[in-house]
Amino acid sequence: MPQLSPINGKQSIQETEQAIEIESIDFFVRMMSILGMPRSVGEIYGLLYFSAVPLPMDQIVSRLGISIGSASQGLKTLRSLKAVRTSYIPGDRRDHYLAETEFRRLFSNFIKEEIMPHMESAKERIAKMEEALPAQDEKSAEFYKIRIEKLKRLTRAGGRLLPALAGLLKL
Amino acid sequence: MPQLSPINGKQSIQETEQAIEIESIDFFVRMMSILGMPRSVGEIYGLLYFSAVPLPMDQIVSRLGISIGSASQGLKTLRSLKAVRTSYIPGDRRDHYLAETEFRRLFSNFIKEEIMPHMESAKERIAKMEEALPAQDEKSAEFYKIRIEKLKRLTRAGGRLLPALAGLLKL
DNA sequence: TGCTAATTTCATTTTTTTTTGAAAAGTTTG
DNA sequence: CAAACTTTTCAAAAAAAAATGAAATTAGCA
Repeated sequence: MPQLSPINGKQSIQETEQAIEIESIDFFVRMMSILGMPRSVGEIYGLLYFSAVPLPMDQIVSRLGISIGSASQGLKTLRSLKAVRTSYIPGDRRDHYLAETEFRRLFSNFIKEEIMPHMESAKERIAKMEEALPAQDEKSAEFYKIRIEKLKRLTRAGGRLLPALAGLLKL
Repeated sequence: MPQLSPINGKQSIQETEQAIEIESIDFFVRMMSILGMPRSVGEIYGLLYFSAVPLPMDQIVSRLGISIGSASQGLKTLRSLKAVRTSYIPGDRRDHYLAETEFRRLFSNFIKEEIMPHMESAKERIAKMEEALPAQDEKSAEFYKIRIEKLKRLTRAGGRLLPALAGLLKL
């Protein structure tokens, strides 16, 4: 029977690292999935978050057991959110990846990149609703006007609150 | 050639209603999808949002061209978020649905029902990370401690900010 | 209570999203 | 500049999510 841990009951450093890594991946997979990101993106970030050294893509692939394609695409997504950055390791031609751990900045990037564009197109859609309203005030249009006004207030408020949100995150 | 609109160029009320309805459905389908809700949920809410009268499920089904099952499930979701409520119409045994249009309350419900439970399980996962740390402070664990502390601050801040968020929405 | 309409449930099908794997493209270095 | 290595791209496969439709359940009415 193989001796899996030291006899004194203490866990080895490797066991500690592995346990934390598993929890970290789990943690970020779930967090990212709330934000609509695919599993692989959460896995990669979760791995890098607790890595003391920058990891090259092939390490990410082998440690997570995901495909090269997934890793490449996941890293592309994370780069675009500035959730990871590359660090140059002399004498190694591979890119090495490092997790950006300032959550306030990450969150701010996410809102700017992923949410705000939707707000813009929402405004366009509301404009179309207004175009559809009859030019002269007919009393039957009153109900529609009120509801449209509500939507305008919502998008206006959202457009102001969302970009300010990260700043409210007191870490 | 059929006369589709009055000769004076004005659109009929029906045309106005239809145009707004289409935009509304489009609007809410996209909004809901940001929040991770299925298409049908957005469609139903978008239809009800601009309906002056409460609609029974079979009207929702026929107007949206979705299945009875989808409508039932979508309404269940919307009910659980308190995004719709039923209104009693005398002499009609069907439930009639009405959109809740107070976005601040809707948003607050969404955060409480859909987001906060994840925050709870996130905290549990962080606790597991701490358990995995060696009991005595080994210097190699310092890095892990710092990262775990960051996660704790994140979830703590999120747990406070998220429930307060709806209140910050100045409509 | 029994009949009928309304709604829910859920196994199956369809659609959408994500992952894979292999070929193509791009890079570095000897 | 060519060989080896690294990364990206993308068509196809796999997985996940959502919609369907029909049976089961529930509820209202006579």
